[in-house]
Amino acid sequence: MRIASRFAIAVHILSLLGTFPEESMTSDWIAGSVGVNAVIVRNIIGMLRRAGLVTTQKGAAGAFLARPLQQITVLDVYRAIGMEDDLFSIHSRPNPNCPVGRNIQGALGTVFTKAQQEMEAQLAKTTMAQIVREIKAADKP
Amino acid sequence: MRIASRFAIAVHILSLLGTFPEESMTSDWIAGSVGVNAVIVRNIIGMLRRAGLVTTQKGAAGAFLARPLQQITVLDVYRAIGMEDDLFSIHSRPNPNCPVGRNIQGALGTVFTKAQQEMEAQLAKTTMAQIVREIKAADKP
DNA sequence: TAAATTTGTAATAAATACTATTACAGGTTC
DNA sequence: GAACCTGTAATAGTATTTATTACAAATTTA
Repeated sequence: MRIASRFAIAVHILSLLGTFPEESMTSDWIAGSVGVNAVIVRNIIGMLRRAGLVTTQKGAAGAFLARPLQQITVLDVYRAIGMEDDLFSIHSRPNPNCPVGRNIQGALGTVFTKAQQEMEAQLAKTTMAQIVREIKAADKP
Repeated sequence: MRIASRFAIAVHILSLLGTFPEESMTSDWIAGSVGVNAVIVRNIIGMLRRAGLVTTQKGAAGAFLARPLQQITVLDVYRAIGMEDDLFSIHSRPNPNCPVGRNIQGALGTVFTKAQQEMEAQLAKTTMAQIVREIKAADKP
């Protein structure tokens, strides 16, 4: 999918849950803030739930943080959303009769894996609490 | 675009140029090895040319490395292909009436920028020569 | 307890983005 | 000058995303 979209929506949702902890927001309400369809919000909340980041109850309004935002890193979100594979996945089917064609995927995989590890290590350094802090700071002036 | 596709094709093309330096390959020939349309090959070669990685001459067959593969990093390719913006670009238009909605893009940008810098630093450590070496090694057994 | 809400999914439709193809001008080679 | 090639634009065909509709199952509320 448009790579950052699911991810951004997920961060947005978690930020809302952290910013208004006592409110019980419906997926409709959240959808209004995020600017997407409520079903998409429910789908993404489902991913966050399966990753153990939020809890919900079928039929009961609202989603709730499973643990405080200080204990949720951006990497946790990234993984919850299942973005990992997508980033550098190669979809072309090179010609197997060409020595370059039949081996290039493996060679690229080596570099990409390392690059991705570096990136993820960086994402692990930021918590959702910091994101929310930055959002609030940006909204002051 | 399917994120890795352009990138993979570009690496593939450069690998071919490095592997068969004396041959003058037409875009048709390259297209055969890569498994995509010749026009796409020409387009990507155009990007590599504008980035100063290869040289071509209109009407004359073949593309040639502007400098040896040891002096071309994977990051050079990544940038030539103009992938930088795409990776984490946010396309949604969050609700500006919500404090989270109107500030989230900036906050995400901060994290993403750092993550991307780490990733790019890693990509800069690998040269195209190493890629080709790995391709050849993989083809031996 | 019946009506109104809400979540969780699936299925379908609409919108976008990607890749391939066609076409052709301008240049080269033989 | 005939055949071939690059560089680009325009168009068409696919595939992928996003939105919408629909509805069962659970919960709340009146």
